[in-house]
Amino acid sequence: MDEPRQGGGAAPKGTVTQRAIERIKAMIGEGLLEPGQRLPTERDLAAQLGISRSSMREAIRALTVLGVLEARHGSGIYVTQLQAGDLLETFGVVADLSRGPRLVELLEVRRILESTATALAAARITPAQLAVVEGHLAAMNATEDPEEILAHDLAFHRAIAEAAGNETMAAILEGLSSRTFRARVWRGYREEGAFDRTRREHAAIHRALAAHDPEAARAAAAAHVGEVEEWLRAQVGS
Amino acid sequence: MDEPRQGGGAAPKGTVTQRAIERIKAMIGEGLLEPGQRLPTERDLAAQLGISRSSMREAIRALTVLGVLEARHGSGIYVTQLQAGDLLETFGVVADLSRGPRLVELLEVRRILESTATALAAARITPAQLAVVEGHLAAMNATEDPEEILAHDLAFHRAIAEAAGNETMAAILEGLSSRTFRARVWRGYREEGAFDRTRREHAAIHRALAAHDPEAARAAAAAHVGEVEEWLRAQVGS
DNA sequence: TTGACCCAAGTGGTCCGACCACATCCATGG
DNA sequence: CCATGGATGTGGTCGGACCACTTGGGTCAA
Repeated sequence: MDEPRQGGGAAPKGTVTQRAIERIKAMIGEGLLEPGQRLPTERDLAAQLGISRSSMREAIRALTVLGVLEARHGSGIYVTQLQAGDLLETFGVVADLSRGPRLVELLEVRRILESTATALAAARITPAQLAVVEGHLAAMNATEDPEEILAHDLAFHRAIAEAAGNETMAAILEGLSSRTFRARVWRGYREEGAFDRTRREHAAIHRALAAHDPEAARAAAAAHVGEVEEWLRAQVGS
Repeated sequence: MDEPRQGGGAAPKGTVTQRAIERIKAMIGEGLLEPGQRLPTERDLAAQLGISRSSMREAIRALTVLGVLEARHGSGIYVTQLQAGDLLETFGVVADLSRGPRLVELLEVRRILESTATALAAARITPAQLAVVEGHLAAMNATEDPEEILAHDLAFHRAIAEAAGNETMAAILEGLSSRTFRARVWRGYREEGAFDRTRREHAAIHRALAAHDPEAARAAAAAHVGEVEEWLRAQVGS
């Protein structure tokens, strides 16, 4: 045994960068680092853990893309609010990089969550929130620009998910419906005249929300997502 | 030579590292990089994008923690299989870092997915898969070691999720039930004698699976997760 | 011939030092 | 009192050096 580390007891596993990542995550997990709090400088952190600034920077960059930390040029490094949106942003990457069968599976997950979220929204939605939903619905029907339609479509579902009262679920659904993901589906989808059907489905969802009818809302949402799901399933088969 | 950017038209947005990350993600998204394929060396990649090796390393590290790339010391950098498990590993971080109300929301999402997954499993499960589930159930009841119980509990639900036939959902559920997450819940939970109840709930789930009764399975799973959910909700309130 | 062994080249991992770009704070001066 | 400008500190980028590990081919003995 050449005892490469002094008696501290910490086993030297993996790369130093990986260890640094775990250390910082642990600090946050144990409450030593509060959301929004500012961390020591890269140089100080590196010195504290006995590693080089380069390695520490890689660790910080990794935690940055995970939505745990936020680096502000010239100011410092801060812990994010650790909101659902911060951490689940990476969920969009999954959707962007998924192909074939995996895409269908992803859509199946979305169908399950979206239908439940819509049902919850039907029970809880306030008049103000309903007005927002109606706004996006109207805007979506008032234009022919695909880009704009997509944006309002996304916002439409986002507003419903928020009305369900579960921020985490809303964030996951947003990631599942990332721009690229939706754009890919829309391409070549409108050609089959499914454009009007989408419009009708959205109207059905809105009707159920206005009537505060959870069961109808669940069915309408499930049908809406299921429609795309079936089409995609057929595409994958060919 | 000044010539900040030649006419290519690409706007220099954000940090060079961030751009490198996007570039590599785009290459994979467009199919230029296949799963399992080996990338050029860090030095070559850096040269291709006209950035330093340090910056390129940060980009690679970021994509590594996201489960998109895999670096093998002395061998090279490879694209992962991009399986659901690879990409959704980061989901565990969310569970580990969530606190209070967010934890309840997370558990609510799990309840929705787990109940649906269990229902699907009841309809599709094969005798062989059922045997695996029973194995973990028996092992769980045969020991008193919390560590071992937790492992088999996790495997129990994992096996059910796999039987549902949706790898993506199984991966998400696994992330939602990350080690730390479950351990935190168990601590101080057994004290209220809820230990036997968990055993009974698991038995109910198994019964529904064996009977191929989706509705019963859904109810049993929802009740199982909901039990923990309610307890946690009460804890947060205090 | 065949097999085990060893070494050299290539690759990721780590460290260092320098400089740049930007944000912030404070002394200065109106 | 407020606006201004510079000094300071911070993250961002760069280049080079060396270390640790893998890989493959060549050597040498059986």
